[in-house]
Amino acid sequence: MSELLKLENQLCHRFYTLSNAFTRAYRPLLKALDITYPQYVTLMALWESDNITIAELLDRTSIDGGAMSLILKKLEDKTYLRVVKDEQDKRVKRVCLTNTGKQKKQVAEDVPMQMLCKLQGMSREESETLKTLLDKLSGCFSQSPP
Amino acid sequence: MSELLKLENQLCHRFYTLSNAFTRAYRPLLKALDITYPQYVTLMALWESDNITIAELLDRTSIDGGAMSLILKKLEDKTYLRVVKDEQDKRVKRVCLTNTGKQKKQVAEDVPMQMLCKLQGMSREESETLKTLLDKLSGCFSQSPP
DNA sequence: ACCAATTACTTTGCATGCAAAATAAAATAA
DNA sequence: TTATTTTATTTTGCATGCAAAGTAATTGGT
Repeated sequence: MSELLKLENQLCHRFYTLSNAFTRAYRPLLKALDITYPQYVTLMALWESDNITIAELLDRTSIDGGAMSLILKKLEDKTYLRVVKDEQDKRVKRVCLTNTGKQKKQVAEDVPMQMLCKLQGMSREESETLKTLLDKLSGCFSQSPP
Repeated sequence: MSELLKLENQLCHRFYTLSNAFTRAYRPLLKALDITYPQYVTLMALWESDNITIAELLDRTSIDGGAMSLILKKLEDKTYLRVVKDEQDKRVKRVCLTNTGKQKKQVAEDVPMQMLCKLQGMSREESETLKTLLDKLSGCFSQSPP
């Protein structure tokens, strides 16, 4: 049995498992906001910089374009944001938080700390090392897309 | 602006991004096998130990039960495996690789190395450190599921 | 100015991930 | 033994992720 094919030796499977675990762990925390994890990511991007292009939003969140179309519709239905056509370039659409959407940020402020509580056992140091290695790994992918 | 809410400070977003990046990176490598990434994970588990229960398969792969039902149907349609009822306990079903499925392992042997090539830039040491930290993080989740 | 690329988004079709409900069969309790 | 509970799997409904096709508007080249 080649070691390389064993599931326990796969880096990818750890990411698969952990990414799903994060999504599940966020669900109860995001219930108060009535949003899903990708919607949360979208709002985080907007709370940082509002009134941005959909293309910018895609770039910052790494969410799929097709998925983003639906996500924006849902967040618009919840009146958290509005999508408006750009006057200069009519191909472009801009995403703007509503007052409701801006206010939700107050509620969201608590979410990161709640998540950190779930991750007791990881020291801040380990967490930083992990982030550094993850960013390095990301670099590998962005250098060889095909 | 609270630092904790910034997207770049989120561990979760890195996992979200990287997990998707892995899935995309595997797609071309798995094309020769005509399978998706979750189907690949399922087969890896079976190549390690065949003729196991669906429950065991779920446990080892961490794939969702509902999704696994569909995955097994598709892999059965491709004649890579068969799902048979257990005689002792009729609730249980066992998954068995066909000869075709067993032979596909030869083709799959090349996949891990091809993926490693895409990850040039990560030293083996960094990779091991990363795995260790990821496993520790997994432990955090398994200790506080609710 | 005119037509061919390019750009910004949306839509479509397929494959999960997830929670919850539904089934069927075995194990337990009364 | 019969009724209740637990276990193993499937089904259902909703929300993405992804590739590819489709639209509309802008740019570029000639």
